[in-house]
Amino acid sequence: MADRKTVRGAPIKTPVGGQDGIDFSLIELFFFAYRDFTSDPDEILADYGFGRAHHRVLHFVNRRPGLTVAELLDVLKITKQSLARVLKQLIDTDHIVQLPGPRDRRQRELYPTEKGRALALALARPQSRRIHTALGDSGLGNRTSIELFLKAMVNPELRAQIDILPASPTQQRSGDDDGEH
Amino acid sequence: MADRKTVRGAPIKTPVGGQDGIDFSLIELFFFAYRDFTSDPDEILADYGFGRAHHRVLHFVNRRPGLTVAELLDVLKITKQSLARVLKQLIDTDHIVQLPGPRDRRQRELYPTEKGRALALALARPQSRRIHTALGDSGLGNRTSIELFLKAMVNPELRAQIDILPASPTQQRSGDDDGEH
DNA sequence: AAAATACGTCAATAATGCTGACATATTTTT
DNA sequence: AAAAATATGTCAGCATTATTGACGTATTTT
Repeated sequence: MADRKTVRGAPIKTPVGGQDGIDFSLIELFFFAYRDFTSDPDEILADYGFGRAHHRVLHFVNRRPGLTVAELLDVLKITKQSLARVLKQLIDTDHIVQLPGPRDRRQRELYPTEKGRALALALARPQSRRIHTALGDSGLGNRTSIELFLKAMVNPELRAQIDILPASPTQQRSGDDDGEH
Repeated sequence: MADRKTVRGAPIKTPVGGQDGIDFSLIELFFFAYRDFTSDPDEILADYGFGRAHHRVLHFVNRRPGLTVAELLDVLKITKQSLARVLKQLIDTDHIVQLPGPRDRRQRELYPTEKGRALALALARPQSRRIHTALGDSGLGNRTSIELFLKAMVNPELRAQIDILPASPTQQRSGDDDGEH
């Protein structure tokens, strides 16, 4: 027997780096960045007894008022049972209202209330600030490059869906007017 | 009556955009990008009966072989109870081994095995490819801008932690001896 | 010897996802 | 008009990943 159990358990002591042509550095930066990116709204949501799932629903209902349940499921890529709980809570707490579809009355069009709009804005504010501060700090300046990059990160099939969404605040800010830095 | 219940449930039909100075577009692009970014390894992990939590542990153990349980908890920002299960599975399946700390024998230094190293590389490969394809497609070219941006997205307190990690693939670092030997 | 530390583990709970099954209202097809 | 398909809601059960609290054990520090 050259080996009993194929050299079971031999510890490797060298760190992985770029030797293998794999960019571990950016991979983990993306992980850290996303984690902190979501931490701001998470804190606010906790005050309402809501979670990240509520945020996503609230976000897309505010982005595309009047979307149907089926459309929302398609965007979020979750099942209707998963959506049911969070949507019900958002409706019960008067953040979202349902209206029967005008053409097809089986459908439920989802709209934010003023309360829902306000919460969506409150949740998005720190995220937007974080992004734009990071753009400034990193010297990327305007949002164009990042928009292209992030869009390129998305699976091609999904990009169409994204393009449906309302226009970007393209460059209504030339010099980052929120004077945060 | 000006309002019975503060205009309860009045549906808002206008989409949120940049009017409020908030960049909803980039916020949701970040969401979509991260979702697809994690979907590649998720598929591979499913074959092993593993989840995203296993991936993260495997990643950091490969990045910093010999880190202790406490250090891993600190990086991941989870509790030891959360870690326990996934770590146990990774050890039982011979992806990770534990060695008693040389100075302090209470500590467990975590190392990847060859198997664990191979899996970490397999998981990272599609992610690295996605990132670099996106960099090319978006015209950002080299990874420098994105690295700066993502690092700027991370909470300042955490950036120190990140800098400990091994070098990036493009330029091997000059100084920064991995003095741990 | 006592206290603190590093780690493991048991138990209970929560948030978010899943599948399957079935009900109800409405629209489309036959 | 009857049957089939569709959009949604809901019940029931389950998995994963996280949480907190409590306790045990080995080891180091005081």
